[in-house]
Amino acid sequence: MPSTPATIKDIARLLGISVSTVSRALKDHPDISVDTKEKVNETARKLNYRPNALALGLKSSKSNTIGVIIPEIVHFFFSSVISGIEDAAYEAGYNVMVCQTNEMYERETMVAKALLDHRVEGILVSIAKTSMKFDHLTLLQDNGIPLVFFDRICSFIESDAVVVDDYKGAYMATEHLIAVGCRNIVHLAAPENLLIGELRKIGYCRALEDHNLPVDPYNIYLCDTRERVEDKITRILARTPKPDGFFAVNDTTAIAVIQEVKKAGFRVPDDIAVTGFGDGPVATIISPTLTTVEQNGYEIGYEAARFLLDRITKSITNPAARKKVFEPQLIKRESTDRKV
Amino acid sequence: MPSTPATIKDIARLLGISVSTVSRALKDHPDISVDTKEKVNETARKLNYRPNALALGLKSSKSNTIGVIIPEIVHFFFSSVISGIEDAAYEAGYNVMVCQTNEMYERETMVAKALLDHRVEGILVSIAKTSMKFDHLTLLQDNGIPLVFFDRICSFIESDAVVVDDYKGAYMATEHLIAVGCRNIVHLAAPENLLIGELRKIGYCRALEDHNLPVDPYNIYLCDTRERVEDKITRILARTPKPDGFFAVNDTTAIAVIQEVKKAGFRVPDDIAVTGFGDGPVATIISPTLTTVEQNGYEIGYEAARFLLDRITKSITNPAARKKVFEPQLIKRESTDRKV
DNA sequence: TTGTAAGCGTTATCAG
DNA sequence: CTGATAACGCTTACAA
Repeated sequence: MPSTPATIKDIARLLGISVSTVSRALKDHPDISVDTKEKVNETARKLNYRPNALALGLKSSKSNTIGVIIPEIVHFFFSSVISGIEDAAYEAGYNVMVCQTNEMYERETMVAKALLDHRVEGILVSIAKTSMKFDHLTLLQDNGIPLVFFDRICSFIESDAVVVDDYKGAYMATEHLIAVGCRNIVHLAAPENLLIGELRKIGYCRALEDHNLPVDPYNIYLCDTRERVEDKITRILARTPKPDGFFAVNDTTAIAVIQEVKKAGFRVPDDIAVTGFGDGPVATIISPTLTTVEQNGYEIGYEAARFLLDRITKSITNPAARKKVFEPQLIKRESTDRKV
Repeated sequence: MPSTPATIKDIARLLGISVSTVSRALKDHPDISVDTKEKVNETARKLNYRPNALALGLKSSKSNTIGVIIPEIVHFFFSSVISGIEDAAYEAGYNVMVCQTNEMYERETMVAKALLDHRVEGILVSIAKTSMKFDHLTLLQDNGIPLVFFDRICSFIESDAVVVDDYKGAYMATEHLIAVGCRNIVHLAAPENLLIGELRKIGYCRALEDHNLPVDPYNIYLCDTRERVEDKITRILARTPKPDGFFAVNDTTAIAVIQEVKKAGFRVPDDIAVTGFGDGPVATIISPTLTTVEQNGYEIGYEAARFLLDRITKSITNPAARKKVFEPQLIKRESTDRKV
């Protein structure tokens, strides 16, 4: 019962043979006699021998690990993404190192370096809300580490990316509000430095324009968390004309709106209809259930990891950045279910 | 713009000095002249030098990484735990390797080995529902890797553990149901091989006994997911006497019950009161809001990581297993809010 | 103050 | 068929 893992040396010593023979036997090299192989494998099993991934990585410059940089794991979307990433990595025999930034630029730079230190073979990134500089990411690329962005992509860096069509999803959500009769639709937006925030806002604006509704900048609020909703809702509902629809940039925000709107004495969807973005499990728990855009976290994660693994294993050598855009789907539920 | 990370060799060559000098200069060794140090640090910066963690790990047998084995990341509780773990690890300068088992024993054994291969310095574990054998975990211990269990602990292995007091939480939840007038309380339980399932069941039973209510084994169902609730609820509600209270082993199940019970035409809490376990964000989104036991995922993760790091850094040499039991708190909400 | 060399665990090259 | 040996990047006696 060793308190430290066995090495090929241990096996070699025990058998009175050389480490190179052990090494070869272990990987079924044709040169080695069946007899030796059997003996080696047996003692290996007996000692619970497991190859040291650090030594392998050092030797081959391949750590067999990919990194993930993610804002916050405690969101359904992001944890779904991680699930997808893990499954893809697992299938390919890769390990995953997950790092949260907690939406902090400073922490994002730190984990990027930590991942570099560990010589991960590639990194999947969704940038923090507060990230405006990206040297830490180009640093990775300069060190030969391929990057794949997902969801929160960085437009300043040329790299693979996997996203849902945010523009289109927002357009659909807004158009649907118009279709059920909303004429004064508020958009609760994410920061503009996030491309997804920008794109969803544009989708919202375009849908209004295409339906000959005015785009009122005062109807657009930077408001992407429950706290901000609680902070601003009274002011928003006090406006004239009163809003009759909300397109929120994510489900959390949409749900906070529903709760606050109900609390304020309005009916959802009859007085005010609401759409969100993401389709997390909460969407069917809130009452009324939430109309929202499906975001396919698992698939995004899986595909992003596939992109990365393709680059790593060089099965794709084309240096041009690839982009996968998932077709969004609007899931219609009660929060917009009213007769026109 | 190198496509491969710089090494101390590169620095040494560039400066015409030896690698050992570089190594020492980089770590501010007193023997090295200020002049050399400056030169070394400058070129290190210029080359974006970062120490190779694999080489360091190999040399020192310290990977600076801890592992996490977790059933499914897409649950609020588990992702909160990971957040706590990451923060603690981050503070201590450690990296985290997260592995999901998707509740599968086979995958649990695989990731345990992968973590061993990577020579993580310790592992935090919450076992899968289907795990009945634990050789893969004792294997880790035999290799000198300290284990800390959290939430889903394994009673067959002597090791540190961090949990919430499941027995007490269940007792409180059940007693509260009794207090608001329930007399025929159903328990939706987790598998008994999970200690948490067992303990919560016992807490439920004991609360009934202490209040002179009969413990009817037919009132206990193995039912810990939404799907199972949907599958069984009709049969359960058809029993006579009709259940007037549910204590569900987790929030997801509790919420499914509320939704199904309402769908069946009963009022919650007036006809049927419901309590859950976990206090995830869904608890305040469902209507009526859910009375549930707070589970403190973040704190559990943080403390578990602290336990592990204490062992790793040998600041604790006491071999005896330590156990931290969080005091549960019952969060009373609408789903049990009725006058007696 | 700096350099040389050994070693962490493994594999590959080159000799037997 | 098997065994030395060097090398991966780094640290650390031991020399100089």
